[in-house]
Amino acid sequence: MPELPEVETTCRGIEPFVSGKKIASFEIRNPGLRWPVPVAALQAFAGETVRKVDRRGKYIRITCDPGMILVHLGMSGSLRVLTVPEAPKKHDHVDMIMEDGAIIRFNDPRRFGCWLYQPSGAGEHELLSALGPEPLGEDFTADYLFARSRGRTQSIKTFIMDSHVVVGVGNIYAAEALFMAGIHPKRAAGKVSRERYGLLVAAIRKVLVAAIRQGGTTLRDYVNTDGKPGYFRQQLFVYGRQGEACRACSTPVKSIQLGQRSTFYCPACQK
DNA sequence: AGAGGTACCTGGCAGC
DNA sequence: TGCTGCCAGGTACCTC
Repeated sequence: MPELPEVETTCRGIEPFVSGKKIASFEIRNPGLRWPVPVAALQAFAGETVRKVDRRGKYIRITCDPGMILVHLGMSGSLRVLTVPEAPKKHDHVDMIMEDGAIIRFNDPRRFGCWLYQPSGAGEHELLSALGPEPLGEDFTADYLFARSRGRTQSIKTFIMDSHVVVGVGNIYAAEALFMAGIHPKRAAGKVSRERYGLLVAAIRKVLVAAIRQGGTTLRDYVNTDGKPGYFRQQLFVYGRQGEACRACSTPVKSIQLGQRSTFYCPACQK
């Protein structure tokens, strides 16, 4: 489900209801997420004021004085803001309840998401410290990708989806960016020229910015914090379009497996 | 070090 | 209808 645009949209959606506000309590109905939810540590945030809400890669960071709460949406997670209480539904595993009554509700059918906590002064959480640069940041450049990829035999697609190389490029937007840059997804990362990495960096930025503007891509049941879907889907060029005509040249879009993930590309436009 | 596969989990859908 | 198998937006961790 959520790729970076969805996480960014979620972050912006909860920010006004959380930032500068006090946490009242947590209601944890199912602590069995990817890692066990640290129930006691989260409950200890009761009465704390949220100083900042932002994200690093696809991890949402909720910062208070004693520490930071980290939320990952996994494949199927979402956060909704409730200003009027609502009976919890299936897979509504965690509620963060604010003192003014707003509820940040975490729903995650597949439970690949997580709620974690990192105390202040303990340094950066180890899940964050090894992450690559932000794709929309100034460290993400053609020179960086070119240098980082030399000698690498893995496909360019799995390379750009590796969060240690660059964060936030998931399966949908990897396919779209490679199409936009005209690069075949199976091409070895170490054999892509500096010039083509320039095209790829621009394409990744462009597709992510456009998707953020549209509120993300909804394939099945993804909803933003207001419960509405994202609208980027109409603009996909290759993802999920196998057999359909390429929007640029009408050649049928192909689908292959790469690193256990479906990949879509135009055999004419991408070399 | 790098590459590839495995694991976590539920739900939706196609095919029978 | 109901069963079975396959697929799904992520990523840490394991082995080779």
